[in-house]
Amino acid sequence: MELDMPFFDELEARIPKGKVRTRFAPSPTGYMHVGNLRTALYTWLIARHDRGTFILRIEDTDQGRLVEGATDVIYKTMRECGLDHDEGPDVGGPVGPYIQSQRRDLYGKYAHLLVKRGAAYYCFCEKTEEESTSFDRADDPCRALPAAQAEARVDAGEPYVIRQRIPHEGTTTFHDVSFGDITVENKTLDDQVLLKRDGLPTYNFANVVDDHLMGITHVVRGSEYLSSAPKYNLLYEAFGWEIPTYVHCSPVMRDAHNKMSKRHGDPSYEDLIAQGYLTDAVLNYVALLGWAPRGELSEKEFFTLDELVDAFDIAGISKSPAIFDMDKLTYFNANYLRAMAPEEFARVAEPYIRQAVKNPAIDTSAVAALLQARCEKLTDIPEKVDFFDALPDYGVEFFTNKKSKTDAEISRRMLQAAIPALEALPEWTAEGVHDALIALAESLGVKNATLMWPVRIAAAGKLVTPGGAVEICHILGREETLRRLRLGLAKLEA
RNA sequence: GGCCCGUUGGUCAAGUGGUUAAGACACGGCCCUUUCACGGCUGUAACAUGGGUUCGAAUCCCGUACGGGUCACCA
Repeated sequence: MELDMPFFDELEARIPKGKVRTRFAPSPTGYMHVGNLRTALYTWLIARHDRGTFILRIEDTDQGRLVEGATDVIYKTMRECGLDHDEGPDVGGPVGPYIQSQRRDLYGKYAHLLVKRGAAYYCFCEKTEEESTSFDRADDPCRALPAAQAEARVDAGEPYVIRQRIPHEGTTTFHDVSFGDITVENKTLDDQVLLKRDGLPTYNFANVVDDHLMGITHVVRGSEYLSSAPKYNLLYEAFGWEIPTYVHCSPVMRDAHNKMSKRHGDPSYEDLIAQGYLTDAVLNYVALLGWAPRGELSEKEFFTLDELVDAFDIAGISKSPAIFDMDKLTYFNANYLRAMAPEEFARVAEPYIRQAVKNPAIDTSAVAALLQARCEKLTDIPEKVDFFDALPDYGVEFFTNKKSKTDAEISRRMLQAAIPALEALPEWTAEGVHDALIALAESLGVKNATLMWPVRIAAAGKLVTPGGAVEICHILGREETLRRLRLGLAKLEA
């Protein structure tokens, strides 16, 4: 088997130098879980913070796990989140292709290069599952096979894998930005498969080759890969390549013991959006799960993406796992909702209001104005505004409220007075309703709440409503308001 | 089990040998108020543990405990 040296040289020549280059390299499973999103975010932030290049690469070397439409989920999520990539399958770039299955023969060539250099060997063993667990890798007979003999068997068409030849002696040290130097004894490392029987590379091998060939300077990945990092170093050394900066991130947990996972029913990015969360809020919260700004910014917690680009530094990444707290996400979401321009909030809230309020006479932007400070997520909306469409069947006990100093009897008097006052209003504006009721309360010699409470209860039929009596009456309109107040009065007189 | 990593309130976390050990969520109380919210104020609550090193350790070292990761021709 001859090595194609010009092939390697051409690939090497394409590698961009001198700028930070990071990559997000998901395997297309059709599901963007929160931990993945966070890794993508951090990776993107490292590149953007340094005005570097961000690359999207699809790792689909496992033929058994291909999922229809999975890459679309990735593109869509990245786009929605504003994590734009400079190079990738869809936009191309100098070191493509960016889909591993399209780089297939390249890995084989590099694996054979390693064999030639003695850092890897052909292995012809076929082991059952039980055998492979008890099999002592150090005793693999193929490891000691003379090169000529092994090559002869390969040439004869015998199936094989290529394994990394790990030294039995000595130690290997690698450096991680957040975990520091980690040293392991080589004898604890196994001769991992680099090239599978089907000719495709394993994840670990494809990663090393691609990260090098794509000029990746910072490798950001989950801490589950920490223990394979020494083997990476050995590979880089065998190739004579420069080792990138490793940034391992601890997992996002669902509780103290388990990672967030699809299997446990934990929400993906898409699920969170469907649950009424805003993309910006999710990103902001996720950024802070496992990273905190240092120094003066350490008390800041609301960040736009641009602010994150400025503030993000690798040193702030935490080593320990973080538990995903839905309550805190909800808090962030509520804040983002409140910070929106009223028109923008009205726009996003409209479909949720219309889920419950079909009556076209109801002004959804007026309803939205009441809702903006009162909902934590968009999905809270429908149940809060359903009374605008249909007056709920409520009991007279609703009219009793200690704080407002009302009971059924007082409420009856209040409604008796309020109905003619509102009937007499020349114009049905919020100000008009407000002024009339305030004036009425004063002339009756009661506190505002004593009058407002029964009006609100009669108008809405609910104890808790977004907005007060004035806003609700105004939105309902004169006719509907009076109809409801008379209905309330009738209840009290019965 | 071997190897590797981690451990500050219930949760997210600041902190890099000297602090009354920040801040946020959640929870409780108070204020505001036209219900509920929003907002403001306030309270409860933490350095896993035992040894060192040091005048002085949340911070440095060693052990222990507890958690997590990994040990695939999966990523």
